[in-house]
Parts: sequence; structure tokens; C-alpha cells
Amino acid sequence: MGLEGLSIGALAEVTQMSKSGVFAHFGSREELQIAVIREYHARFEEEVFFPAVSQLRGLPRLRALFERWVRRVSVEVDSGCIYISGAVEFDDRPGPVRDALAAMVQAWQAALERAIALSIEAGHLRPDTDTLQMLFELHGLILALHHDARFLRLPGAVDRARRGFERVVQAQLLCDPDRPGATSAG
Amino acid sequence: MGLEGLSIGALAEVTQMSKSGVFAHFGSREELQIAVIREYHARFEEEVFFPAVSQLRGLPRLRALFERWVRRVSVEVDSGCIYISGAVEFDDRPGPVRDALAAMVQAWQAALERAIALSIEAGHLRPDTDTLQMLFELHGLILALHHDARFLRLPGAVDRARRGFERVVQAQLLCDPDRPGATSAG
DNA sequence: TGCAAAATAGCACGATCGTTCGTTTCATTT
DNA sequence: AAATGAAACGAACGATCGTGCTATTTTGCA
Repeated sequence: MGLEGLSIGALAEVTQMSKSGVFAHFGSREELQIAVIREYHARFEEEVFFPAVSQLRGLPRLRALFERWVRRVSVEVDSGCIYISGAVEFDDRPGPVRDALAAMVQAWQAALERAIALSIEAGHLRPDTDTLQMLFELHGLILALHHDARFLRLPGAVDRARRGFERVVQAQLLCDPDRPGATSAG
Repeated sequence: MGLEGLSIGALAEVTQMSKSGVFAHFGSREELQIAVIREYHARFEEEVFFPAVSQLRGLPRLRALFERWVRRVSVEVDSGCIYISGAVEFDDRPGPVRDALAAMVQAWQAALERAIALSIEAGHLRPDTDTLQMLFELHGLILALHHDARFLRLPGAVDRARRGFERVVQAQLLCDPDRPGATSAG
């Protein structure tokens, strides 16, 4: 389950602690949820963002970001991406939890947007590429992957996401540093 | 909220009935949830599917399906699409509710798949078009729209979804019956 | 070793949940 | 007029939830 399924009682059982002991650690359920969001954000950074920024800026880095994002979401077939489940749970419930979640999601989207912009600056993507449009479509691929893999349990969703990425990028490709010498415009 | 946020007590308040009166109508909470799913399915068919199948088979029909889908999801900025929220809520919770929800989602996806296949048969899309891949990408656009419009409250998400559709279709276009005479291959 | 402080436990409260049970209302039918 | 059946009600149940209190234990430091 997502953030709403997380209860202090269940957490106390899992950690072999008393309910009030767990409660005292966070002060409230909302703060527990926010702590979980922060922890998830830290792991997401460590597993997806940081390893990818070691790649060359431009298309290689963007590709690494997406590939690690795909792996993270597909690995979470039995753990749940709280960026995605949280967005659904809190899209009509204002408050500090929603704010914290939205801040994390927006930070991640901003990082992706920067990676796309750098791909343009590096000459890998066409200068007239609509950065936010590309971000929107890549995000959609991840959400569809999450849906098909986790809810419908369809095999092959990971490959579909990867092929979608190549299609989105291909349309804006100037030169692909992974296939040196190749150039296209259209 | 989604299906999980629906409570018999709240429904009783809204309908000015007693809790047990509402309960007796459905027999259990799960059956209430399933009834809601069925009702949503019926309205979805009426507002999205049926009006679109009156369009010419092929690209016009596919375009109408997507356009009405977009409008439905974006209109639901304050009502919630239970196909999307339910997928997140029940992706790790087996049972009859999940089964009913999955059946409806799969029926809708099958209808879309048929519309894409008819677009190929009609000669509007390239014969080597990967039907399921296109379905996957169109679904992603809707999910991204739902996310950006509902959770992040970003304006312009509707236009992004529409432009994404045109991009996805354009790549597989043979001839566009909405712009007669135009032909492209690539 | 002793002491202050932090961490944890124990217990209870009020609220809400789905559900059950017995009763009442009321229209239809005999 | 009496009987029947469905529909709705009211009250209560057991469970779970977050939360607030007050002990008790554990820990770290002088």
C-alpha cells in the first residue's frame, strides 16, 4: 500500500515496538508520512540520480536517468513507488504531506528537465525541442510502466517503456553520442 | 478520494439514510465498491466510447476516443478517475474488487487496441505499427495528464497530452484522413 | 557511580469503520 | 381487513485508528 496504508500500529508490530514508542518518534502520523517521503527521496537520489550524473552530460546522462528510473519502478513491483501512489492519494487532500510529496516530485522533474536542456545544449537534441513536452511524455512512459507492471501484471512493460524512450528521443535527435557518426534531422 | 475513501457511513450521510439502510442495499462494502466500478464503467462508455464509435473507423475514431478520454480525465480534476486511482489502490490487494476493476480497464484497453488495429487496416497507419506499443504510449499520456493536472495542478497538461497524441500518431502515419491528400512515410 | 535526559512501554480515550440484529414502516396482495 | 414482503431504521458490537497521558527502562555523560 501507499502512504495511507501505513499505520503506526502496523509499524509497531513490524519493529517489535509499542505503538506509543513508535508514535513518540515522529510526533504524529503526518510527520511519519513525511519522514517516509524524505527517506524515499534519499534512496531515490542514491539509486537513480547520483549514479546517472556521473555520466556525460547530454543524452548519455538522460538515458541513464531514464534507465535507472525504469529499473526502480519495475523493481518496485512489490514495494510501491510512493511518488506515484502518493500523487493519487493526495491529489485532492491539501496539507503538509501533500506539500512535501509535491516538493520531492517537482525536484525530480526539475532534475530531468535540466538533463533534457543539457542534451539540447550539448547538441544531441534539436534546439527547438520542447523540454517540458518531452518531460511530460517520458513521465507518461514511467506511469504506464508502473500501471501495466504493477496493476495488470503484464510482462514486457519494461521493454515498452524503453522503446518509448527511444521513440521520444529519436524524433528530436541531432546526433547520438552512443552511436557516433550518426546524424539525423527531420 | 478513490474507492478506499468511500465509506458506507459517508454515503449514508450524503443520501440522508441510515448506515444500515445503505449497507442492506449492497450487502457488503466490497459489493458497494464493485457497484461503483460498474456505474463508472457505464458512464465511461456513454461519455467516451459510444460517441466515438460513431466516427469513421480508423484514425478519426481513434482520435475521437483519445480526445474524449482526455476531456474525461481533465474534467475529473475534482471527481477522480477510479480507473487510475483504483489501479494504484488495488495493485497489491487481490480480491473481487481488484478483479472487477482490472476487467473494466482491460475492456477499455481492448477497445483502444481495436481502434488502433482498425486504423492500420484502413491504411491510416503503417502496417508495421506495434499496436500494443502505441496503446502503451497513449495510456502513458493520459496518466501523465492525470498526474500533472490533478496532483501538480499544472496548466497546459491537456495540450501536452494532445500534442503527445499527435506525435505518437505522426510517427506511424501513412495518410491522415483529417488532412486529405497529405501522405508521409518514414 | 550517580544523575539527567531521552527512549520506550502501558493504558486509556474518542472516533470511525464494517457489520449484525431486531424492530418498525409501509405498500401490495390476499 | 389481514397478511406478506421489502425497505429502512436504531442501537450495538468488535476492531482499528491516532493520540494523550504517566510510568519505566535505557542511555550517555560528569
